[in-house]
Amino acid sequence: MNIGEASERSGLPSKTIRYYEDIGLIRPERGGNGYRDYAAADVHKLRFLQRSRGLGFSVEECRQLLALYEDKARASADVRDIAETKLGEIDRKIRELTELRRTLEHLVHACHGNDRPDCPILEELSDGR
Amino acid sequence: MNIGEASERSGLPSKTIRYYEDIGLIRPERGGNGYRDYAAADVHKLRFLQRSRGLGFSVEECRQLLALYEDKARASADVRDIAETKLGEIDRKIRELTELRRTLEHLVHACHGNDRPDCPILEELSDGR
DNA sequence: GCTTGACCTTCCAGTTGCTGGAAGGTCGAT
DNA sequence: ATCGACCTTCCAGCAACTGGAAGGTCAAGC
Repeated sequence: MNIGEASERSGLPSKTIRYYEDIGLIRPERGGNGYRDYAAADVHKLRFLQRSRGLGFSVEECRQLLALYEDKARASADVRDIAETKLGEIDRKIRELTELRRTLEHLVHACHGNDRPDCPILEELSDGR
Repeated sequence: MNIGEASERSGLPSKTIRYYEDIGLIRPERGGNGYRDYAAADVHKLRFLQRSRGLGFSVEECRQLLALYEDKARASADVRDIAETKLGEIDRKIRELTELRRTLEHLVHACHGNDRPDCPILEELSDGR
């Protein structure tokens, strides 16, 4: 199948699919006309990539996961390690964002939001606390 | 003062300070030797940038905030609008990450993590639910 | 058989916000 | 004079695409 259909079936834009080929994540066949020709297994991989990217794995992590996925002799502990590391990162990100949210909300509440020029938000950004 | 001291005082790496000049956020004087010469007001702006970037504002948003900060006739409502929009974005990001966390944790718990080849994480990534 | 339009190809450039490094100038102290 | 720490510019690269230009291909309709 052509890239357009592979795109529809995998949920990835054609541009992204070509990019994934550029960086060596997939290698579709080519037809006599030079068009890429995707097999069902390719689409499967693309969906795999689409999901794991959506779960926040980096492209390099996806490459590892894909290799493990294709390696019949792999240990499931390897996969779990990657996922657990990612989990820690996500936790950290959530903590940081929550802290950020608190600060910003405090500022928004302190700001009367009228048309006078004094503004606690700018004062805080300017002075620090 | 030279860029090194401005860097120390603002908490921004010299590279970043030069970059901010490149994109027109600050314009320090130049000494006879070609060295950048930062006034106290410049450092003040750099600290402002350091803080607002740390609060998750994009460089373009920082540019707006800086303009508002320097505009004596601005309305504090303008600033509040920017901060409130940002707050909504942060909320959305936190929700997404929390959802992601739940999914990943579920997968990690389902994975026994031994050296047998079957792995629920890869199965899920591969099949979807 | 010719045109039209949708598809496909490659390649180059841009995005965001820096960061690293090379090659070279300057400064202050010894 | 020379050393090391600073400063300068410029060029390249990171992630992970995205957009666009220029051109080839294909199937349908007239």
